Amino acid sequence: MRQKEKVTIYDISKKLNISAATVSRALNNSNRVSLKTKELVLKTAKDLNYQQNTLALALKSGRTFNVGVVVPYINHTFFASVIRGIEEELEPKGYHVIICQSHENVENEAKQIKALLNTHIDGIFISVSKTTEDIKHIEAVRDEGVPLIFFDRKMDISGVSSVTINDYEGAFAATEHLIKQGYTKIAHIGGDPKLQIYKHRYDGYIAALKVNNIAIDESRILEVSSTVEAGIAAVQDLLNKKTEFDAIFSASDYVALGAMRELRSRDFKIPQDVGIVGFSNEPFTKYLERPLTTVGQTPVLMGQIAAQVFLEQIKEKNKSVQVEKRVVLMPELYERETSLKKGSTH
Amino acid sequence: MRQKEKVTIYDISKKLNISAATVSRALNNSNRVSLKTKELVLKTAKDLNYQQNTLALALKSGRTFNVGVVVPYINHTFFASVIRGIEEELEPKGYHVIICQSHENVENEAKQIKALLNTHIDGIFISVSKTTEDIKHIEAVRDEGVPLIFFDRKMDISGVSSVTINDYEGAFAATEHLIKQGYTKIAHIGGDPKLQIYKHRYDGYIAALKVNNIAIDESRILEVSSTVEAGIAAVQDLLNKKTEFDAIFSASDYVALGAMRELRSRDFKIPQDVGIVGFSNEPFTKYLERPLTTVGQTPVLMGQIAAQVFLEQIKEKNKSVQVEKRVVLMPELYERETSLKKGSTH
DNA sequence: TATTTTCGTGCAATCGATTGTATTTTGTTA
DNA sequence: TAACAAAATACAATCGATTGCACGAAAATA
Repeated sequence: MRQKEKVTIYDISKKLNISAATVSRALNNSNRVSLKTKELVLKTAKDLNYQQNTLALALKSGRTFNVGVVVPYINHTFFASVIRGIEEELEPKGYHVIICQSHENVENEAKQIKALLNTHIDGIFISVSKTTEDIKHIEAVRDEGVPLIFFDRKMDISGVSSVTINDYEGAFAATEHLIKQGYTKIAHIGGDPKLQIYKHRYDGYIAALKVNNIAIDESRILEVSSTVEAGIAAVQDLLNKKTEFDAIFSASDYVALGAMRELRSRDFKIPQDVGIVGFSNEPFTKYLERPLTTVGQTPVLMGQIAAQVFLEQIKEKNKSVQVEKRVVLMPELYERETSLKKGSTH
Repeated sequence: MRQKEKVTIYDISKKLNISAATVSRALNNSNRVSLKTKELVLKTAKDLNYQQNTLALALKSGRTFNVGVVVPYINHTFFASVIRGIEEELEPKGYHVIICQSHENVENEAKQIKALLNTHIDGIFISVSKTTEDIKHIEAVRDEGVPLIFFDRKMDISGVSSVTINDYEGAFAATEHLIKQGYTKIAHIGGDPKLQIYKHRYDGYIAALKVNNIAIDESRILEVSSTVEAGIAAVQDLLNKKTEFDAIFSASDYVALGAMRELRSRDFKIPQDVGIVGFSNEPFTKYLERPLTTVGQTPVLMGQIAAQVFLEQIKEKNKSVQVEKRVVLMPELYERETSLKKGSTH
């Protein structure tokens, strides 16, 4: 295995009998180097297959052109798509995206952030884990002067920008849609309200009921984790307690899927007996035998905007002006079979 | 925003009136430093909240304790799980995993690899894209002396280790399972045979038919891309051409899902009229109304083993002994409803 | 007490690139 | 051709940590 000798600017300088400083300036197209020398250096660099040592550069300049993204799980389509959006914006500008997962665990999250800071990234994008309450590790990022951008799941910390979805409006639209379809006993299977997104979805659901003069029945409201199993259990729970309901607005597509399965296995007809709406527009929702109505969140756009916010932020950073930008995107309701009691409106 | 001043070993040395060299030795627990000084340094380091500058260290030592993983898509459960396995093995040893996606595109793949080499990673794990034929960018890794490990999708390059699944056996088992269930006209919807995995699955299918004295009918064999849409189109194609078949062994769960949907929309009964087996054990296969029989690949284990191979490799590297390790894992058939004509055997 | 080890520490070079400040070379003008 | 401005290049410090070598002091031995 021929361990390729790394070519440095010193090799070039020796070969051309000039100083390394001149080589560096030539490579950086400084106007203090003659055209002739520049051409010579560029040619030699190419001949020797010179590659700039980014470590040395980073050590000197303090910039690595790496940014970190921390998400709960990389295999959730939503997060993967946000990452895609970030990549699309930043890679053309020479940045490299380092992806980390917290596995919905604060300690992991803190560890990943520490590792990122240690690698000297130029910025961090994060969607916090469900278990994140202590925010010391997040404040540490801000305190180190590293640009930080929340997306989707944010925390209220001053001086930190965020890009989120208007979960409230999404939930409101979903619930109102069910009402318009003639459902009145609408249950809500939500998530842990410690996470703002679930709180907002809950609020949207409540608001839609109120606006439409539908009484709120606490027994129809459950809080579960975002899994298929939890959806199954939630429906069993509702049925066991003989809670009446003719529709379910779930804050998660996975839970909605579980709910559907359980209902159908008990011979409920969807959407005739029970209407169902999920949240996230996970790809599988489209492919179900009975495609699921759900709230879509434009995750790629979210990533792109988060990246743009970051780019602005590092521009401002030199001026040491602190900016805190908060972007809120509007979600979109995908009306599909599981909620169209009256038949398709398309 | 108080930009925290970075504390260096020089700050410690000044404070204690000793040289930076001694500080460095103390921090590295060298036996050339007195116990007293060591304790003093450690205490001061803690007080000042000293953090080692990994860039400087990397520049000096040539090691970054970062490894790169390149996969086609991070949101495919299979790849996400392999990454999980790698993380599990390497993070406890102080490594940080940098995740990159090629989006099934060679140029992207080459770009990501270049970026990784530029970041001075200590090793690269890769599952090549479907469009990878030119392997210059991969040979470049080996030529730089950076440990390289293929997983799942490999290429035949000397001096490169790999961890793969025995796709042949998986396909053989799947096909034989269908035969045992009484199906005889078994179609195969495979993928591009340029990718070894698809070639091997095809070979396994053929072998199982031959061993069981079933004639091979070319018209029952299709090659498509790994999407739901392709599965739908494939079944339409078979039906349009009036090809007879009573089972489908698909090299992809997504394709199998598409096939199922199309068959059911045309009122074929599964598994009575047509039996179906997929490949990969994607999570959704379990949650379908009629759970899909599929071949599971122990991806987390694959990641763990790949990581272990890497760790061995860097040990050997010092001895400049070239090792090329090839690990092949055995897949497992998950027998579920879509192929159990005779009823569950559980 | 004189001499040799041993131990602890400091000096300075190194990793590769950048950049402010000389210094040299070239070109221009009187 | 002398004098000076401008252009091109070199020198050396810097980023932060590591490490071979050298040096002095204390400890061990004769």
